[in-house]
Amino acid sequence: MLKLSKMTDYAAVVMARIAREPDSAHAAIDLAESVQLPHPTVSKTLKALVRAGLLESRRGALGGYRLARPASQITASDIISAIEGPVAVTECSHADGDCELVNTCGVADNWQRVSYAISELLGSVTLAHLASSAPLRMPVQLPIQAISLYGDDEPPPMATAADSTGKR
Amino acid sequence: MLKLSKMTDYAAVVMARIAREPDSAHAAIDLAESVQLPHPTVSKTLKALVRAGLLESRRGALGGYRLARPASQITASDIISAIEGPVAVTECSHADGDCELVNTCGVADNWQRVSYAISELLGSVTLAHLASSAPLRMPVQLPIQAISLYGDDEPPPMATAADSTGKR
DNA sequence: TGATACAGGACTAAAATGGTCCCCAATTAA
DNA sequence: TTAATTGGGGACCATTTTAGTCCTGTATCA
Repeated sequence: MLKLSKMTDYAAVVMARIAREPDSAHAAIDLAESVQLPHPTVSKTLKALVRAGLLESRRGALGGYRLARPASQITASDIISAIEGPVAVTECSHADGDCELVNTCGVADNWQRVSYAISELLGSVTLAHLASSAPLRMPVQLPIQAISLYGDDEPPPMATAADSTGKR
Repeated sequence: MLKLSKMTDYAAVVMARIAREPDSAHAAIDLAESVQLPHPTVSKTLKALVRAGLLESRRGALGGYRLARPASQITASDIISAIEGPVAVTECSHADGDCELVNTCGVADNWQRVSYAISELLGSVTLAHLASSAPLRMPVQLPIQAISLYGDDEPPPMATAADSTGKR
């Protein structure tokens, strides 16, 4: 399924809820109410988002949560990372690859690139996009083209980006 | 993490192994040996790949597994779907969305589009790419641009020829 | 001072995952 | 025909992950 966990899903929903009313603090219980999820669960999610630096919290009466930065500067990738850790498709996709099968595996490099592409894609979707009711129309093509999946060491040949669509 | 399961990982590795020698049948036990994984586990994975139509099997002496179609016509998405079911980021990303929170959720539409974009990306990476030791150099930009995330009802402005290389 | 609201973490139940094993069916070669 | 080989289909179990609850503490404000 390549599915996000429910908690991440909740996180996105709650973040979007806050993003739609960014100027007031939102108490966990109110958020839970408005997204129709149990309070403790929402609360747990919110704490994780604070720890990740996506939300700011304030205790006490009149306290609550608000965005730590504008919704346009929070990405889907941020939200996912906050709950599930860094976006990586395979065990060896992230930095400290301690997979002892690298030699017999034979696909590690390319999976890493795919992982990177997905990560970039998710990084190009902002909370502002998610929260908006309009269909996404963001420039996803940019980061993806930018990747174009050459080795990190081997810089992309400058011409390709501009020339015709046909590529091998 | 948005991580693939280990089984999917194994599937990719084994498929790549077969793809590098597409003209002979590969017995499960030999594959297990060559990728350094336990035989029963590899075997289980292979069965799933056969069920998904990505591999063909033959029993008996001289039997084994081989690709059901050329490696260039098998995508990462195919492999993932074979093991984990359809690629979908959220519960409601796939067709029969039976999520009763759609109303309060507010992000369903856009998640679906993101999911679709990822799915297209994975669909543009073929087994031939994965198995090759060369860095990916595939035309990822095409499908992603093609998405550009308009509503499904609202057709993309121009259906670009997404078939310069083999695609299914 | 008391009510409100977040922080942190322990804890549990349920589900998914990874992995093994067994017996059966098909195919080939002797 | 028989024996050896090889996949097919499940049942099964152990472990981990996930989701969710609850409790106690601490900061803030009226």
